[in-house]
Amino acid sequence: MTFQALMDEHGSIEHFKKRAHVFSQGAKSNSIYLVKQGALKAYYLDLDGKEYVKSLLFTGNTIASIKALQGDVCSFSLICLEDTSVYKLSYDKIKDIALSNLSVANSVIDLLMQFGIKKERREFELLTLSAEQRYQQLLASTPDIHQRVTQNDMARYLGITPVALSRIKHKPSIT
Amino acid sequence: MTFQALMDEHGSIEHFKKRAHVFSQGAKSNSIYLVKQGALKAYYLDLDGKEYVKSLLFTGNTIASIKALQGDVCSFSLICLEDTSVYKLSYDKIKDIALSNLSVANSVIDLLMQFGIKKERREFELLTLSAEQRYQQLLASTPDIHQRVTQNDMARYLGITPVALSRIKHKPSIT
DNA sequence: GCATATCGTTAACATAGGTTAAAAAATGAC
DNA sequence: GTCATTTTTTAACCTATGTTAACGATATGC
Repeated sequence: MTFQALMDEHGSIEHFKKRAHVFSQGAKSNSIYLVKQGALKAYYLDLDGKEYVKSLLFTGNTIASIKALQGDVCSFSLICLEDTSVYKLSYDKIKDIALSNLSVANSVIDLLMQFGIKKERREFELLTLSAEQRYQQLLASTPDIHQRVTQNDMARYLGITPVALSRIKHKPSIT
Repeated sequence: MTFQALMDEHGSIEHFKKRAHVFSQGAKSNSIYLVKQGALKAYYLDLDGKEYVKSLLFTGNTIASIKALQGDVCSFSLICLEDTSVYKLSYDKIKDIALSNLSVANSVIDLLMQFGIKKERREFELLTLSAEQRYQQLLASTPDIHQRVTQNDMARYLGITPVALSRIKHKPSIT
């Protein structure tokens, strides 16, 4: 069973307007979300109010605060960059179903593996690539990114300031 | 069932000398390892031969190349920094057991959640903290790190050069 | 449609970290 | 213990990115 099928069968659908929060840093939220349509930004705010973009999410992407799934509070906030629809399913319910349904249990394991691969790629990029290389990767993986995400959010996703991203974009290329 | 219990019951134990590789980037390896005793370094080599340290591992830590578990080749190498003993268990075997044993299936899910939390912390640190802050965090989380890992390896784990780490260490503090 | 806030660009300057190289210190092999 | 190797430190210089600020271009709210 795919995660999409699991959502179709057991999840609910929620609609959010642009700029609406799906959940907020510091709050509880034990659901897993699958983006049906739209764009979202997962971000941290530090003590000084500085923002860091953890992920940018589009149709088909899955997200949850893994710490919140385990009873802690969300370590980040999730906000819509466009009018957005998501499938929502509580982790408790998934575990319930998994207890009696091997196919669902395997789909949870599969989902977690996919999550792990994604995190590992992000870790790899942050550890080994320059900001410019990360920008190229982002463009390659999401060609319409400029149409959907502001440069501010893109820069904070790349781990640099908007000013630095503007410089990289306009850098005279030696190609 | 804890992962440790799973290893005790179904895993094997392997011993490695300091500097021995447990597995190598580009090779196949579909096992999960739990460190019984010792210290290891997981690292990437890029095309220029430059090294990046993905993780430093000690007693009780778990590691596998998640991509290799799914049939791909290892995206990194694992080498011993001390004489080391590990528990080893193939992911295929774990899945087999999980099929008929709910408790094991849940322990796999638990393990993957722990893995996710760890990756999320690392991502957070790389995205939001300065090299100096990451060094402080590392010292706090592993106080005996200097006794067990060279500054070279520590620096490459932090995402900076050994020269930069030496500077940070000896920086006149304004405390 | 106007007023306002946000966004992207540019410039000047500050700082963290990279690079290279050389010497000092520590470690390991015999 | 001595010699060779590896690790750490230090210095000089370079580059990428941060910071602040100003300005024009867009987008948004009313």
